[in-house]
Amino acid sequence: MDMPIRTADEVDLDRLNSALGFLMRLAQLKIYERFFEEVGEHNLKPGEFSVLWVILHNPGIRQSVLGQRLMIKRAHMTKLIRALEDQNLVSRRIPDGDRRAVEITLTPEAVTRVEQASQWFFTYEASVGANLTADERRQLTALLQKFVGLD
Amino acid sequence: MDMPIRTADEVDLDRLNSALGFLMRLAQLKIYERFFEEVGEHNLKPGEFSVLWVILHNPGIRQSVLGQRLMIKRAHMTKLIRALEDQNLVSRRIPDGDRRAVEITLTPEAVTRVEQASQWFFTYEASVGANLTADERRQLTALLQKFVGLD
DNA sequence: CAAAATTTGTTTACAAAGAAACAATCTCCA
DNA sequence: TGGAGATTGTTTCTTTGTAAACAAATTTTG
Repeated sequence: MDMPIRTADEVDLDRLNSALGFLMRLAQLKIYERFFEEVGEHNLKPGEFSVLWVILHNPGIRQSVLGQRLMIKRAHMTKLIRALEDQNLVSRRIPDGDRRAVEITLTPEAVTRVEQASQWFFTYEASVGANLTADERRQLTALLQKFVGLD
Repeated sequence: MDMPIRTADEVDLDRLNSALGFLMRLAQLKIYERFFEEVGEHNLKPGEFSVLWVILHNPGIRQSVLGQRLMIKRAHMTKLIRALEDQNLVSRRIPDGDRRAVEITLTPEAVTRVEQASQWFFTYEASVGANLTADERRQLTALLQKFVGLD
């Protein structure tokens, strides 16, 4: 007597299917996966893009603040910024007021790159909730904003 | 003339603050972070728990199907399962029908562990949307389920 | 049926991200 | 003032996850 589960949608998740952490992880992976199918290797990865985007809109932002806002740990931020510096996309400046800190700015080159990239980034973003109605999408966005405290 | 951004909530995210991928990432990190504050090092990590939970409810499930459902890549799944096997939590069986496949079952020991762990896991899960109203929480759950195709 | 293509899992090499320890600087207050 | 404690960033080590090449078994198809 053998009746094995053959496909993913036959799997019984029991209560797990309403666990927010679980759903959120699936949702994020799904977005990320589709991103590479659709956008491909479009030179800027989503993570890099958002870092550069935030620097563009907050020139001279400090590494620590950037990390807090994007929830990137300091150790990791150091590496990201160095990688961007190596590609000549950002420049670092030690402010006079506080010589521990580092203020980040985009190079002119990066400004162009980010502005271009923002076109396909937000185009993709707009397509993300395609299996939801426009209204559901708005609701979801609003709820997530409240959830993470961005409202 | 210097007016630097000092705190994370002064940061201008522009359109990024309604990008679903971005919000989803923040949300997931926030959940994960709080998880370790509240639950601490409660021997089973969220990832391990969900794998074991799904095996509990689908005994003899195949590695590939498990991976598809939890969106874990095959290469990674191999390592996870081996780690669980080393802890004597799961056993692997090659079915007669298809000798490429591996069917996974919990050891009796693991059944107890998972049932215990499920108590604190779902207790924590229930506390996750605490800054939302009960109704908002329900909506969010439903929208996410639809989003990931679990409805 | 036999060769080609696909599926399943493993291995190896690598990338992304976090933890802990550290150094430099700054803040606060006794 | 000056020393204790906090902040900021870096380094090193480890964990977590992915990518690509592979082997074995199965399915497809000519």
